[in-house]
Amino acid sequence: MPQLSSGGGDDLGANDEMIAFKDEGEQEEKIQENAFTERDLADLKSSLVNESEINQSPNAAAVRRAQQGEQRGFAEKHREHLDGVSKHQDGGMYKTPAYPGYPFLMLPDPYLPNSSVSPSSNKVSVVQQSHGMHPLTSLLPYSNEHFSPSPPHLPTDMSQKTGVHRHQSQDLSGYYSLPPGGVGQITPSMGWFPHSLMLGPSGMHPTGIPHPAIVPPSGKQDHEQYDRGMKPQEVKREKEPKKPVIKKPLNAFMLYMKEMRAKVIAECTLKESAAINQILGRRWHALTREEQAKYYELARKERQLHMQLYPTWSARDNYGKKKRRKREKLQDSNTDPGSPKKCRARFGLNQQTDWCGPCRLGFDIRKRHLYVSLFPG
DNA sequence: AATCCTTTGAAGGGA
DNA sequence: TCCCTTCAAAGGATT
Repeated sequence: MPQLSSGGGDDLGANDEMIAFKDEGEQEEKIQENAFTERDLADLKSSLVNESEINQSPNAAAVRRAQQGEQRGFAEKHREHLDGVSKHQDGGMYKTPAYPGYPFLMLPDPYLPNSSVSPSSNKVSVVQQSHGMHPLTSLLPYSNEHFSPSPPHLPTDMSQKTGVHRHQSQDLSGYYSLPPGGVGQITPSMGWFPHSLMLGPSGMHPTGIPHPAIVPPSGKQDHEQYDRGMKPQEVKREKEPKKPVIKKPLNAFMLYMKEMRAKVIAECTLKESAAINQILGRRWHALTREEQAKYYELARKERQLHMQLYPTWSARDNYGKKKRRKREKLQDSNTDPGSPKKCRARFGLNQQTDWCGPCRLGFDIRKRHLYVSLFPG
């Protein structure tokens, strides 16, 4: 198992080793020698996912604790910070030239055959932006159709018919101070902004403003009906639409996930979203304050916009929308998993489908745990 | 077909 | 105020 060999010739002789993601700092931890042999697998499963804090060297652990100490209060501090920032530069984040061309560049045409704006292609084919670009550039396909003026690829009357773009833009410009012609720059990024709603008539705000936060209860089906070429009125006649659902605005981490998912998928052989999300969670913690701040700020603006558009909406409104089975997990997490050898054989972590070489991460599909170079090769 | 899994953050409600 | 629960996205796996 080549990915298990220690890097840099520093053979620690460890059975398991936490390897830093390439975008993580040098503070990334290393697991102590023979750590695995001293712990039961169940403990390891959870601890490894938790950044292997227990296994760090004392110095690394101290650094990590300090960082976490900072992070713990960061949410609150950051909120204060952002409030302060916004007082000074309300909307300034989007005015700054730090993201040249944002958001009008890289707009895929959803109506072209090769457009990346499609339910499937969007997930994987997002082109990773350069460092100089806005971190949420990849999210633009979700947003600009709604907030930019009439898309150049569309006939003018089409834009007018939908009444989406211009109206929305005008509406939004009152909420955020916008640079001239920069309507899209306050683009919310899309949690409650699924592009599947672009064609949906149900995304209609009570004010008459269509908005993607309003999701048909069975949005997938509706979308498929449109794909079959049915006119919205026919759809409406065939199936009386239920009360549309206004989705929650995405928080900072959700925005980060939305942007980075494609990158992680491209780098890893892992496919399960649960595993990807674990990796993204680790990377999120590895971000600097400044990097996270961009997402917190965007999330704040999303909430602000959401609140403006749906003042009576409550997160409680969507409670119960997802029917959950009674959870039974973690029942066997404390049971003896056996030796590493047995465990590896049991879970077959060498299989290509659940082992990521570049990240040196294994994903136990059955247990749905993320492993980090657990076993010797 | 519906739900689970997994992550973090926001929000709501009860104690 | 604190704690707990739910939802937001994603898509393969599971029920």
